[in-house]
Amino acid sequence: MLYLHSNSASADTLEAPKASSWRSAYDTSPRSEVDRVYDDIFDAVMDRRLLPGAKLTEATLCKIFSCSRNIVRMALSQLAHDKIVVIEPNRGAFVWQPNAKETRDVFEMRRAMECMTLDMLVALPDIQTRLLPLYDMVARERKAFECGDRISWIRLSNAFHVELAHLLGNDVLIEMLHSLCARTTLIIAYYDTPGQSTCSYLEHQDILDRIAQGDAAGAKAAMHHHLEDCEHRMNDPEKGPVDPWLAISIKR
Amino acid sequence: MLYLHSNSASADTLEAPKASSWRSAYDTSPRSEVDRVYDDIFDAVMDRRLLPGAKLTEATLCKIFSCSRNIVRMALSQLAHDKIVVIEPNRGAFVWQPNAKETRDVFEMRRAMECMTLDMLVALPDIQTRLLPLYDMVARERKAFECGDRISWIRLSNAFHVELAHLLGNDVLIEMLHSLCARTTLIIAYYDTPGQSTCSYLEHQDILDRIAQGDAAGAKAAMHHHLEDCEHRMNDPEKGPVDPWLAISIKR
DNA sequence: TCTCCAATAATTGTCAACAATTTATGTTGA
DNA sequence: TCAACATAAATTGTTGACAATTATTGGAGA
Repeated sequence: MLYLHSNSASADTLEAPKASSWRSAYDTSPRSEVDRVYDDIFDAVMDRRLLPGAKLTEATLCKIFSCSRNIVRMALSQLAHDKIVVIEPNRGAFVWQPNAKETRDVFEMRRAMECMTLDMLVALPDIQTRLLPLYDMVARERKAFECGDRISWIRLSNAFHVELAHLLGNDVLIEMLHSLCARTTLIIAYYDTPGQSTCSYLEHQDILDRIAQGDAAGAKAAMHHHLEDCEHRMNDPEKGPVDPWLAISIKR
Repeated sequence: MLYLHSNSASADTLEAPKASSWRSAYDTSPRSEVDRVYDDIFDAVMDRRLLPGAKLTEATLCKIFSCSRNIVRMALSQLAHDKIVVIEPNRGAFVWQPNAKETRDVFEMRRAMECMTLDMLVALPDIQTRLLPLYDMVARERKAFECGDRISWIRLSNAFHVELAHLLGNDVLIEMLHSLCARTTLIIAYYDTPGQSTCSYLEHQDILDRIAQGDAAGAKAAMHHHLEDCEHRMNDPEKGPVDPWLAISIKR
């Protein structure tokens, strides 16, 4: 039985934001049943409770969420639109298994867009003040890493990048980076060698420092390196996932 | 009665690509019923047969597409995910009415991302050759404009920007620009003064020339100006749509 | 022992019906 | 004449059932 519900997880002790809770705090629109299912599956994928290639059988999800198949199908089709799952007609929904090309494209866009973001950030007048919450976030990220709280660490690590976009206040950019970070998490879950996690909070801190100093070029170089490092840590996506079980057993 | 089906329109004489037909030609995945409804509504919005604020009643769409409400709801929820329509709980789906903030955000991102694209384009080795289809596209755009074929003109005008991204071969970028262009079309439909259409194909041609010459700065300046011009042509989004009927009668 | 094929089981695609909510209409009273 | 309220109509949210497709199982024949 899949363990999907995340409310009871001990991962929230550090108050790491869920991956799905990135929307504006002012968004007062009521969350529908579909949104609930969408968010829970999304979080499960981000937290790696659901791994790439996993089959998402509608009937199973109905039981988990105590709802009808229609709700599940709606949520799945939206997840497919966001490239979190892939729907194969008449075969069902599977957690996205990024291939080499997709991996390259996502990382290339992350580098391009995040460097672009940095350029816009250093141009802000009161950037130093606005950076303070980010420093706090990095501190929590470090704490999560040291505690071995992997789920909180992943969440905070992603949130860092989205939060940088938040400082610019452009909702379109925020959404784009959110989507890119989510897909990156999936890529890492599929390709990265487990255990070999570098402590990215140091690099995050470095990037913040350079922004605060108004050093656009330095910040961009650091970000570029940070992301390139992450991409290269993938074990040659051409050869498929590291963990052979991912390729064999999950997708039935 | 809404006139939605676009197959019979005379707009296709110039072979302008439909707004929804931007996907890779290699995408062989079978289009489902939901995709058909999604694409047709999408095209109707892009062609301005459906204007911002229009109520999309599920039962009406069922009759138009001869399908069940389930299909329609699925398509609408995906259109909502792409910010083409807005779903108000228990009230229904409406074609998106962009506000001033959203308009600003979309244009800001278009400027940033398209300039970024140009930077990457001039770095390509064989850019001159690859630009040829684009020149052809601009020629057709000019023809459509001179014929007064507004629908083809809008389609080709958008396709130009997406096609530039296509040259880079990054599917993530392509999708982002497609989404941004679609939203821009909606913004223009809502705010722009009709009749006051500048002949953008000249500016498109100019941008191509500068890329071909390897003049990144010049191309970016032209693109920046092109988009800023377009944004400023909006009649002060703070004051709502130009055509008062849009604000009053459509949204019931 | 292996491949091919048929029968069965499981899963997805589609639809129509019912419940909940919102919108429109008509009436009353000041 | 207008606002407030009650009633009726229209629309959306949700569910379960049936048809179509795919996956699995088991057995026959080489």
